[in-house]
Amino acid sequence: MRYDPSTIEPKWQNAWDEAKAFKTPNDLVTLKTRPKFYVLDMFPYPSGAGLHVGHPEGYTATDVLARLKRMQGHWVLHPMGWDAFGLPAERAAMREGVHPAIITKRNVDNFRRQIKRLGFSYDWEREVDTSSPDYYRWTQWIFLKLYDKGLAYLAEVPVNWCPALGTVLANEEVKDGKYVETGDVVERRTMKQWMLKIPVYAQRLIDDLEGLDWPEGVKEMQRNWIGRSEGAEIDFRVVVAHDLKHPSAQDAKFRVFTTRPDTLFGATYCVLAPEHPLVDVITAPSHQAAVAAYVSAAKQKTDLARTDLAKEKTGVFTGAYAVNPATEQKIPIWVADYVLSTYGTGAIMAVPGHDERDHEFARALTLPIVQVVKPLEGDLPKPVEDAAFVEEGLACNSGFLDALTTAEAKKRMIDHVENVGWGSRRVQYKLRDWLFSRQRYWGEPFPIVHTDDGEIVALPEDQLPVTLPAVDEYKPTGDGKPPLGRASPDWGRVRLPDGRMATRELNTMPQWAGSCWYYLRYLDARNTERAWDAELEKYWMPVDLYVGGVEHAVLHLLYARFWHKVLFDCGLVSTKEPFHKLFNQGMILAYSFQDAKGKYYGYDDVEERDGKTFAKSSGEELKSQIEKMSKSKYNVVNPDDVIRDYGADALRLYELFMGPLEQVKPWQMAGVEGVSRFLARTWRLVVDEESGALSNRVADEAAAPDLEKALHKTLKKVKEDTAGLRFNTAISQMMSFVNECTQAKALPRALLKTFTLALSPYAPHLAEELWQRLGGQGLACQQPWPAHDETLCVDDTLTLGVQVNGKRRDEITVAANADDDACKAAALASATVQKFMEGKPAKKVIVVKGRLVNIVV
RNA sequence: GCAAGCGUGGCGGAAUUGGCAGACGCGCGGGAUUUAGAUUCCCGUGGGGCAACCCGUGGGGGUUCGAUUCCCCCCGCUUGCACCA
Repeated sequence: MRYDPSTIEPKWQNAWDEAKAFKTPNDLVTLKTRPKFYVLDMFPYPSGAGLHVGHPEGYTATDVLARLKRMQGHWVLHPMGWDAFGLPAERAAMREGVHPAIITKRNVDNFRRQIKRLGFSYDWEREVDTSSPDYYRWTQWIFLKLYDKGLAYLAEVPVNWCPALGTVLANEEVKDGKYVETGDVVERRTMKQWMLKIPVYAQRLIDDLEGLDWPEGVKEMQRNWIGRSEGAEIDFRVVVAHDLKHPSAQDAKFRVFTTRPDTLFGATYCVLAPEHPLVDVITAPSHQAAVAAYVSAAKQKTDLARTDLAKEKTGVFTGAYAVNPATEQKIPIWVADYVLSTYGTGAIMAVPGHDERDHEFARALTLPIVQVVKPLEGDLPKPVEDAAFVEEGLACNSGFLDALTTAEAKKRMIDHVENVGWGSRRVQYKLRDWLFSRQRYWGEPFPIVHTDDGEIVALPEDQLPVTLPAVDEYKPTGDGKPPLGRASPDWGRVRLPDGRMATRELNTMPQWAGSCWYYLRYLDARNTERAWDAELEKYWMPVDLYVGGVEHAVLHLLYARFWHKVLFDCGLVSTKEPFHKLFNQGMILAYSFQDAKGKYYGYDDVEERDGKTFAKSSGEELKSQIEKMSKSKYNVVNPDDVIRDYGADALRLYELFMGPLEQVKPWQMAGVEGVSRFLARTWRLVVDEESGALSNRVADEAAAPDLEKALHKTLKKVKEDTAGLRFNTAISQMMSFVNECTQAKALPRALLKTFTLALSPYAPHLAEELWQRLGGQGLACQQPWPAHDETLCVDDTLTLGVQVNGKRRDEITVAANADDDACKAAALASATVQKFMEGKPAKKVIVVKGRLVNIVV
């Protein structure tokens, strides 16, 4: 009877289901008897394409750890759910003429089926679906909390409008003027939209990163995104030089933000962003036409064009001047699109001597450049006319700042600015309000109505959920309202308790909303009274380990942290931060094959000979490369196929054996075969393939000392490496152990049983089967983790390398407790060593305990 | 351009308070079992050399008795950010 995962695996999956082996209790009395461990996967968006082998990488890692922790006596919270709202389902709905809920259910069913086949120990009774009214009721409830705290508001703002998607997007979703997911171009439009005041939390979002066990890179990305900078805001008075004075230009002033107030004496001109409100006001009549043309051209450019064309700096003079408060000189005011309307005050003081962008602009438009900072020592590498000196140094040509270091000068200038009333110190963040509404159907409706007399009213909690209405089409209405505008008045029109009539908000929330708090819903997923129980929250939070892709480093993780902090301020959660430890698994890539014309071939259409790949159809040799899995490249590996051919245990094992979890690595089917062989070899330790009975090598006797030691070393390494997320080395240790067993004459039953338990987090199906065949009681996954005996993990004798002048020449075997002198003597006694010493006396002998002896002659 | 990370056999990778480079797996070679193939088991497998030996962790330099590991310079790849004043 061969190892046959296709019969073993369903058998044990059913057994686990029947025993409710992974159900986590929900009553606190029981929970409080054990320590907790909350291990969370980033839940997937259930796409129509189904799972590929990249998805289960992180899921396998968390599952192995969850199973270990359970065996070590923890209550483990290990749930799975679906980030089910989103655009692809809505688009499929349009194509197929089917409701997105039906498409979503179809996809979720497929995802669940695929995930279940891997034998993960999720507590399926806690499954959540962000698109279910039972769930989004609470998403709306949290929105009301944000609204009550004044953190959500409706405003007419410039937004990122994506014509291809027919919706607006958040700043975080746009890069280089394109939607990060699809590359569709985004343009700027002014629209009335819901915004969330995430910058209110900017400082806390930076500060609280401190205590988190997250990859340093992700923390850094968040810090950069939030983008804190310290400096000052300084007012510049406008001098109107032209005759025809705009009435309000008379005493106009504008405010600039600078991080280098120490260079104020070097500000030789100012720049306003094209969108700056003062542009119209101060422009001289003679410059009106040029400025208007420039401004409208800038406004029409997409963000992409604006950043792309930024290589050549452009701008126009307004004809107006401002007074530099430090020098009291008149300096020209320009309009240029290198100044962003969305950052700071939308206006800058330009210091071309010490800022590269200003320098570039000044050179392009021949504006004066003066030096106000000099190096701490020596001369400028290049005169300021040729290159901006952006480093810190000593102030010069700067009146009362002269000879101060940059840091001192900044401080002195800010004090001065505040004392004389030019402005004030200021901390500025790049993080801007989060654009929180979308013109889509398949998302959470806002619990908001607009009364006919123009008031915005938040619905009371007892009216939740506001469910999605039926609509005839998932398209905007003829008059440009979002799809919810198609709903019948039964849904769209509401009578308020005070008798006023109101219209429902027609925007929906972005996909991020549901994922901002799903980790909290898992705590108490079936609670119909509350989003979660406060005591359960205190028990389980924070998440001990959160595993997912690095692509969420800024978006999801920043949004979720923000919501969590709001909930914390509302007294609804007990921790400042939701995710204590974060781990990013590396992407799994795959080989793809292309012919000379660039056409891709799937795995079924190629064959390998002598390490080269050929197209089956034409026999043409193909070029192979490692790429991201993608449908268009025909290199997607489907876990269903892997399970069919090798079983779920082999798939699980290979996912982790490939290499370090955090690393990007290519899928190699031959590697799956390798781990599958390991499992079959393990099977044969226990089962006689001929008869199907227990192997006759299995004996009820004590283990040979060496084998016993190997077992305990394995228990130790598997435990430590698993807890440290070094799954690949834990597996290689088990492979070595099985290899040793394969060569042993007798295999004690107790030893095999113990090993089976160590294997069970990794290959749970095979482990259950072997555990049962070896006479184990109950389920292997519910046994306590076998403790190793530390004394059996050390060897009696050690093999030391012996070096002469740092080169390895021989090895010696010494007792484990041999002292340095004994090691030295043994090394010097070696004939080979003596040969290499060439009769010279040893100048120095270095003994490294348990490692080597180095003789220097 | 700026920042971070990485670079080890034919391939995935192992080894870090500086101490035997290449664990484990794939692939490959040889042998045993088999009518044969598949499977399985055993042996070998960084490169060069008949050998003694020599060389070897992207390249160059340095510190050290000893460097894949630490320092400096360079090359290559990956990721993030990119007019944020």
